[in-house]
Parts: sequence; structure tokens; C-alpha cells
Amino acid sequence: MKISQASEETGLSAYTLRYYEKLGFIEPTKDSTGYRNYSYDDLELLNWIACLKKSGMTLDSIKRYVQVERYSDSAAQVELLNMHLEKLFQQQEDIKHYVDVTQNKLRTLRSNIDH
Amino acid sequence: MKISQASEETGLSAYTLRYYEKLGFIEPTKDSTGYRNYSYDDLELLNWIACLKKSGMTLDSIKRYVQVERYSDSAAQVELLNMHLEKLFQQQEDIKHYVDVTQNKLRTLRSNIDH
DNA sequence: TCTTGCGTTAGAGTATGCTCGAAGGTTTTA
DNA sequence: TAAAACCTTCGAGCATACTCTAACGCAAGA
Repeated sequence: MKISQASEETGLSAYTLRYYEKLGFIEPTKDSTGYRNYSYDDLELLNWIACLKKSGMTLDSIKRYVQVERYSDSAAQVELLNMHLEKLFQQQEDIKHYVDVTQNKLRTLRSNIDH
Repeated sequence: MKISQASEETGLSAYTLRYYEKLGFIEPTKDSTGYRNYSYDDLELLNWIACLKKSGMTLDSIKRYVQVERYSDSAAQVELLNMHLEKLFQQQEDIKHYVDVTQNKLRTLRSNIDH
């Protein structure tokens, strides 16, 4: 599929898709006139990258992940994913704390309004 | 207290403290020689700002929050805080999803290694 | 066939959030 | 009192992650 459709499917702009290609995340094939052709594997990888990105991973870390995936180094992959999971759990703890702090602020404010 | 101690107390660099002042978040008093003097109220506000920041609020949104706080517009404050809470809850949902996806990836990888 | 629209590249520009350098004044400590 | 450590301002620089521009080629519909 062409870049505009890949963009629609992944929610990433065509600019971003070319940018990610420049960073070495994906390598879509090119047809005779130079148009990129995205496979379903490309889409799957892009969606996974978007997931990592949205959960706070930097493009630099994603690059490392994509590289070990490319070399089929499963042990390294597992290690990186476990580290990622740890970070997600830490994020959950952090957010719980922010929720607490915010709810406390709200309670204080409400009691100021009411009295 | 002086900027270096305020920096230590808040975990924000002295550069950042001056930057936040330029953005209008805080207005520490100045002594006769121009040195900044941070009050405990300043510290409290800075810690709260750091909390908002770490939970993903942009400095632009924080600016709006600080402004309504300064005008003692409690209703507007409550509204902004509620919106912030909603975002935090959404983040919790998102992270749960990312944990699921990551654990699935891990399971698939492990079964590939084992067999 | 002509126009509209989508594709290409290389490189420049933008937004956010700091972070630092230079040049100078102040404070503390030995 | 002199050196070291701290403070000031202003403006420049940096890292990240896009986002766009220019100048062009190709494709599909009226």
C-alpha cells in the first residue's frame, strides 16, 4: 500500500513515516517509479512502534529495540521488553500518586468554596 | 532561600527555576543585590508544577492553571483539575493496554525460544 | 491531453523545554 | 584581602521529534 494509506492505517503522518524510515525503523520496498510500498508487516511494526512511543519510549530506545528484532536476538528482545514493562509499572505507580495529589488539591479547594 | 537551595528542594535546576520565572509561574522576591529569595509557598507551587509536568501537562497548560490560581478563581481551578484527573485516568487505561500488548509480545517471544 | 492530486528528495524550519556561555557583581571562607 | 563559590542578565545553543518547502516526476479522471 502507498504512503497515504499507511499513514491512515497507523495514525502517523506521511512525514513521520519517511522520518522513521530515515531512522532505520522500516524499509518499505519501492516500485519502478520510486513510490514506497508498505507491507502488512510494516504496518504491524509501525503500530507496535507507535505503542512504544506513546508509552514514553524515546525514538533512540525504539531504534535499539528494532535492531535486536531485526537480528532476531530473542534474548535481547525479551530483556528490552522486560525493562519496558518495568517502566510501565513504574508509570502506573507514578500516576496513582499524581491522582492522589490532584484529588487532595480538589478536596481542599472544594472545602474552601463550601465554607 | 536562595536559588541553589530551592533547586535542591524541588529537584529542578537553577536554570529551570529562572526559566519558569520567565514563563510567569513564580515571582520570588529579590534582595538588595538582586539575588532571588524563594519562599515556602514558592517551593510548594514549584513541587506542584513538577507534579503536573511529570504527569504530562505541557508548560502552556500549567501556565493557564497558575493564572487561574493567581486570580483565586476556584471554580476554574476545580474545572482544570477535574480535566487533569480525567487525563490521568485515561493515562492509566492507556498504560494498562500497553502492558497487555507488551506481555503478549513477551509470551510470543518466549514460546518461540522454548520450542 | 490537461489538470488535479499524489508521490519523490534534500534540506530547512518549528515547537517544546530546557541548558549553557559570557561577562560581570556578591558572599563566604581561609 | 584574596580566592573560591555563589549570584545576576541576556541571548545563544541543544535535544527531541517532527513538519514543512521547493522543485520536481508520475498517475488517474474529465
